Amino acid sequence: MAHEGTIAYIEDIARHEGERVVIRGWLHARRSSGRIHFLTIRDGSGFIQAVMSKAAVDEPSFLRADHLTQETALIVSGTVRADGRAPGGFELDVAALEVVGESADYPITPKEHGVDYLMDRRHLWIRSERQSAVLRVRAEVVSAVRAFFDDRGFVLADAPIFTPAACEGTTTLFPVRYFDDATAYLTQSGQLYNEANAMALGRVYCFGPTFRAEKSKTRRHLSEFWMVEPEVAYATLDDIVELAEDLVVSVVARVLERRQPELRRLERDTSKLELVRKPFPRITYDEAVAILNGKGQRFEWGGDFGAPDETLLASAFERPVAVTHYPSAVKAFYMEPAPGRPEVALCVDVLAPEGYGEIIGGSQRIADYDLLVRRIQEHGLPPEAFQWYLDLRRYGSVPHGGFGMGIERVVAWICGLDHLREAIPYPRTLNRLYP
RNA sequence: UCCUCAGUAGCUCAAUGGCAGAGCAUCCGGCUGUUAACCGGAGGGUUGUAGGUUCGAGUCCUACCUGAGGAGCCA
Repeated sequence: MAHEGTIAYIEDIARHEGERVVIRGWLHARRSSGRIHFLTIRDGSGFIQAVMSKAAVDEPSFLRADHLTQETALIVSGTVRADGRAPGGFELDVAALEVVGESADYPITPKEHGVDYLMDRRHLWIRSERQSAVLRVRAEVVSAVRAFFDDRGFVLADAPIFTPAACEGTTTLFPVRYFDDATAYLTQSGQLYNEANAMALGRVYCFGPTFRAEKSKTRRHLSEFWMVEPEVAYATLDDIVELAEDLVVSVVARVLERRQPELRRLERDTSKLELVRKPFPRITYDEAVAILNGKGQRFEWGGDFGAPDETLLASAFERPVAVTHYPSAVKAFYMEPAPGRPEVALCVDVLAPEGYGEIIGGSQRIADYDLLVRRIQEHGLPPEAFQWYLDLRRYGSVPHGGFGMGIERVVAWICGLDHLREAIPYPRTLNRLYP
């Protein structure tokens, strides 16, 4: 049974209406009705229903199709036909079918499965309609982030993964043996190196995996996650907030423009995403505390917001909200104090709507040498580890700032996921290191 | 680290302390438009582990193991 036609991908199928095409993929699902088989084929770019009627193919092919199992690799060829009954608008009338690879007892059936079961089979789960849609959105988010910075004159200057000590000192680090008798730590942020890079290159960003050994067990945490971190020389807090705003708007717009089929498959209410435009509401920490207390959430000035506080705060707005000027005491050691009000920092958190919480955290950095030394001491950090960082304040120090945006949180928000583990191909969590 | 919940067929789940069950998946048969198709039939069990209470434990008690959600911390 020879194949005729041009090799096509399902996402481009509309361009081939009426033509004879060859699709190379896998069997996603099969339904049968005596003299007609319905085969849902996936090829990585999309899903399409292939219709095989008994009259159109030879007898052995028809019988064979009735016994194809889920995820059998196959090549089908036939004619593309527009059909209002098909979810994608098109179907394929099969003329020839060839099995490339068998698949016996595929473990993920079209019925329900538990989280642990699916996570143990993550390498197969990503073949599903929903998971593959999320990963395609993720790729678009990453692409949009890179395009945003590249188009604005930012230089990609990556930070190391192996680091000699804590960047912020507070969170737990993953130690790894570094050659014979040294200990390195997996990075939890590229920021300090980013600051050095900004002094060299002006506007920079780094983008890579970061690691946190926090024993968090929630839907908002991973022990390995991807973060993009811009850093800008001569930037003030206002510049940083505006940059964060522009980035989020740009990423959401790009996904809306290019990933509608995926968002539909995820049943995402895109009207909420359409609202993500400039300007975002900006409030100070003081105002945020007042909002919380006004909503009946008793919150005392001075603490950091918990997840329920963030959700309640964000629910007061339909766009992402930028919260600035947190108490210095709950923030990192390198944040610049506000002029005339040193108990608060020139920092910003951007909270996503719909309960997704903090997606961005950033600040203006301390430019003054003496103040930075004092802060390092106050936080009990080892001064010798920060000598290179202090050099940045010894040699031509300038005001500067930046932020970090967690990619998985952004993907989870845009896709409407209820857990970060679906926003990355192979999530690493407290209890998950396989596959 | 703490709090709460859950482990029964390949999967998702039932089962007043009293015969171990259903749906799906698999296999066989039927059906010309199915969308988690449908209809009929068959096979499929060391109830997470170790003890204990009881005439009798999937069910009650103790310890442990595994997982989930949340807190703290963070993106």
